[in-house]
Amino acid sequence: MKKVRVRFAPSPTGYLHIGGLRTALYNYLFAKKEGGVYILRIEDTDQTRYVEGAIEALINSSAWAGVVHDEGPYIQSERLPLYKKCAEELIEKGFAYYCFCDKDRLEKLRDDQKNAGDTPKYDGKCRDIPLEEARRRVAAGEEHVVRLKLPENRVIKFTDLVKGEISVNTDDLDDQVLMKSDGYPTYHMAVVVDDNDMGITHVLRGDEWLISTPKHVYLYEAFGWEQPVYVHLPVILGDDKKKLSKRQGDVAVHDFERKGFLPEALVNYIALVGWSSDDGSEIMSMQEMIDKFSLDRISHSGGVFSIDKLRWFNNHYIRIADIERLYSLCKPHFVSAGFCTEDEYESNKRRYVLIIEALRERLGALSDIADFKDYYTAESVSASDSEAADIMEEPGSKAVVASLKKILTDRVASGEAAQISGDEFKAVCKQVGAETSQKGKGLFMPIRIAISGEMHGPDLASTAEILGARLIIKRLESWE
RNA sequence: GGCCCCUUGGUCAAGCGGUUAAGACAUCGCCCUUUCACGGCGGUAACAGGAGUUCGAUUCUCCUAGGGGUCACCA
Repeated sequence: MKKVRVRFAPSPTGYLHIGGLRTALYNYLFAKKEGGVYILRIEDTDQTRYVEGAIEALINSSAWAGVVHDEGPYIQSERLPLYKKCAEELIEKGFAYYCFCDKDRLEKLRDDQKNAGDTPKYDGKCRDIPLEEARRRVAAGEEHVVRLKLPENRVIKFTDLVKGEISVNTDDLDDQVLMKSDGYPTYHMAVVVDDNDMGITHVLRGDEWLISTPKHVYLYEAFGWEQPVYVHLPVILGDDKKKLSKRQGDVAVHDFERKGFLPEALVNYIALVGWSSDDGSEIMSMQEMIDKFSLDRISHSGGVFSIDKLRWFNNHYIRIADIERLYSLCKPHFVSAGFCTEDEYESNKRRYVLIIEALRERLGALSDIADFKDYYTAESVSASDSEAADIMEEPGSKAVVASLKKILTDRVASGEAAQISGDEFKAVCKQVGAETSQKGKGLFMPIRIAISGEMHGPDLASTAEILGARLIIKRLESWE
């Protein structure tokens, strides 16, 4: 059995997005599972679409997600001589031909065909120009491209590992341009030349390539090369069931990083849109996914990307994350939410660690921290809804608030520290309960609302420890 | 429009001729908890439709419908 070699081959036209990450991930998982090699190749054959810094962004996002290539990156624009040589070989063998049609003619041709209700297709004008003549014109500097010379009415078959056997008639295909007039290869030319040259054994790529695979298969035949195993991955869809795109919100991997999604959560979740393990596991580390990965469990149909489920995974990983790691990851979120400056964050480490500990069980993303800004920093509070307001109107509640305020005020007045520990606060609550004969919800709900204005929120004892007695008293006063 | 692919609950999905049709997210309810959560238990909810093949179809075949992809000197 030949050693597995796979590749992820993005074009540097922007940032790595969710769909690209999953394609990369599946390639990576498969390579690791099979003890093979995962290669990164940059398909930059369209000079007009190149985006500065895109290659670095692609690599950084992948690395963040834990998908690291073993070989490469290979850059296609640095391999032009190879494609040129291969194109000439094709022409020599009669599998391709020079075409001198200009873009205006082709455009008009397409329009006419469309208007006539036909499928746009090259009409073969240059197909039969004698090679000698064509070469003369090329030598004379005439602008040209190289086109694939597809045989007529031939059925090309190939087997896709997830879609099964696919067959397409060459009459439904076009004489695809292989080499552009600027000397760069098109995707179709570059993929097969490179996949062959790099010894790629399995091609795992997006669904959108399924239709053009027959052309690639034909090229392998023309060159006399052994074709790889094809695996076309189902698309990732947005909520509207359309292909996931910018329109539906963030799709760049970097956006998820910025919002406070942990890489292990994103990777774990994304692996499950389009693939499932045979034992039904959902929470999996990268290593577990590698161990369980198999191509025959890839879905046939597209899947909707569910931000809710991603948040659930993320919450799981936030809960089990090391606190030091969270402390450092949460910094930008506290700062941008207006909790503190960077310096304050560093010098009040204990305070922020306490907040993180209290919040980690309810965060779907680290950026949710912003939702708790008022909870932890407001000077005064008021009932967040009518239900809370009603509870505060009850006599029992008023007694609880009064008692709590007195105990806390006395405590501060007697010279005790305004700092109050969670255990001390619990003791205070117990005392309030004894003085007012309230217990359970009747005791804690008024306290909770009086302190935060809300009926739901983080644990009270830790909240009190974070706020301190003075701020609590201040908030209690806002109910008078 | 031509060609190709896809179709199990709201979502991800298991299932690969005979099952009470898994599980997860979401949702609802109960229990636990002197608060909020966590957690535990349970509920609602699906084989797109129609013909076949078969003793028997979610599973195999065909048709219809719906969805997606693709028809560039873009990948």
